[in-house]
Amino acid sequence: MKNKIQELRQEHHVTQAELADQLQVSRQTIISLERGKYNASLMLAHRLATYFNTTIEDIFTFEEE
Amino acid sequence: MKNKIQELRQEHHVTQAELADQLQVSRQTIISLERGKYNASLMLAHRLATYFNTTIEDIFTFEEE
DNA sequence: ATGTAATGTTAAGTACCCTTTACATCAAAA
DNA sequence: TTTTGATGTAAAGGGTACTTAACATTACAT
Repeated sequence: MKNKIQELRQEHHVTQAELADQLQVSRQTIISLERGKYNASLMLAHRLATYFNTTIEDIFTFEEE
Repeated sequence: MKNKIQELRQEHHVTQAELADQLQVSRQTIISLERGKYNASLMLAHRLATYFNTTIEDIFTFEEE
């Protein structure tokens, strides 16, 4: 599973720390998601979609395992 | 977080065991999701959406904590 | 050259997703 | 009444999402 978090974050001109604050998660969580260390929970995926004003399906691509 | 899994499953006329097989999870997982014991992972949410031919946002409602 | 902001790594701990196994309940069919 | 299918509960274990903390790297400003 891949995601566009870094891309979307940079388009929105926010730092990892700012995004983490907005989503109420740790900065480490944002780093790990952007670097593909693990997948977001459904709840966090939803908060990301809301923050970036898009859909979960747009942020995440589920193709490969 | 709520979900429409049971509702969608019944509309599709499949048992919990059949749905579990189709999604490659245990029957226990389907039961727990339907009964609200915990939330699906993002990957499972995606498989559910694909199976029911809809979107993650349609199956899950994120309103309340 | 030094300081600062942004990003990154590693590690240890907690909570939750999902599994397997075993058993209980209920309705409908035999 | 007994059997069967569908649904449910409980518990123990593995893997993963997320946390906090401490420290490293890079780039840019002073």
